[in-house]
Amino acid sequence: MPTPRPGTPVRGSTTGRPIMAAMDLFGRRWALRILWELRSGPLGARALLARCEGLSSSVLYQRLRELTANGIIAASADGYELTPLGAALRDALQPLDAWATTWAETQERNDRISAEA
Amino acid sequence: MPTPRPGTPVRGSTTGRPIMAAMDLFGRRWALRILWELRSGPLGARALLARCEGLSSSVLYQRLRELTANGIIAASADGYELTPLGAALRDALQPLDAWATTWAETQERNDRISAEA
DNA sequence: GCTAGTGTTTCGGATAACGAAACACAAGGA
DNA sequence: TCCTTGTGTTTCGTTATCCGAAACACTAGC
Repeated sequence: MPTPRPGTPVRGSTTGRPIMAAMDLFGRRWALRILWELRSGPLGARALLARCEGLSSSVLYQRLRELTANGIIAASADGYELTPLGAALRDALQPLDAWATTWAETQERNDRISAEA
Repeated sequence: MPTPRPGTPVRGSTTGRPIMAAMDLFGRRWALRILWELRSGPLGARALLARCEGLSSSVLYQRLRELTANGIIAASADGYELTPLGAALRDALQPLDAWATTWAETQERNDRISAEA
């Protein structure tokens, strides 16, 4: 399975539309999470493994390769870190974090109502 | 594999932090894409299959169940559609679309430079 | 030359996704 | 009525992906 890149056909879309490539890339297990863990500074591979309970090293390195090939992260002396492009992505993902909070509140309320019924 | 829900432990995180649940839920194949296709109105199951080339019906229904269980989409007479919560998610994902565009431009430029070298 | 810490790859077994077929149910026409 | 055609949905064998533990390579300090 090739790494999805904008401008080339990706899994599920022959148009190569950037958002399609992005959704293929980020719709792979742990991809979003790895970005999240790198949000506030560089981390080494073993540090990433420690933070992502259940992530296997083989998948980690596959994701690191994919994200590196797409210019989102880069290896430095301190480990892997977000490139400027990756930093922009982190900012673009921030509304998702905010949404997740309201999501949690909504679901809590729904669960309570279901329990009462 | 249980559907990740905010407030409960999810794959890769025992804290149940909402963003972790969200990343587990959306880090599954086609989950983001299905939301994207529903962004501008309800679609039936077969319409979704037609738009997502390569998506199999078995996975589609699994994702539809997961998204429905989390109150993000709901079945109506016209097919599946975003709930208010899902609409908020769509808006939260909009910066990602914008980012993908700049991503594509950056990668094009990099590819051109690589080709020249 | 040992130990301990990195980064990274390998490989067998387990899990998730594909892909095609089938089932159930409506609505419309011959 | 029977047949088609369109839905939504489930099943199941095959294939791809992921897990998990182990190992390899390299560096630094003792």
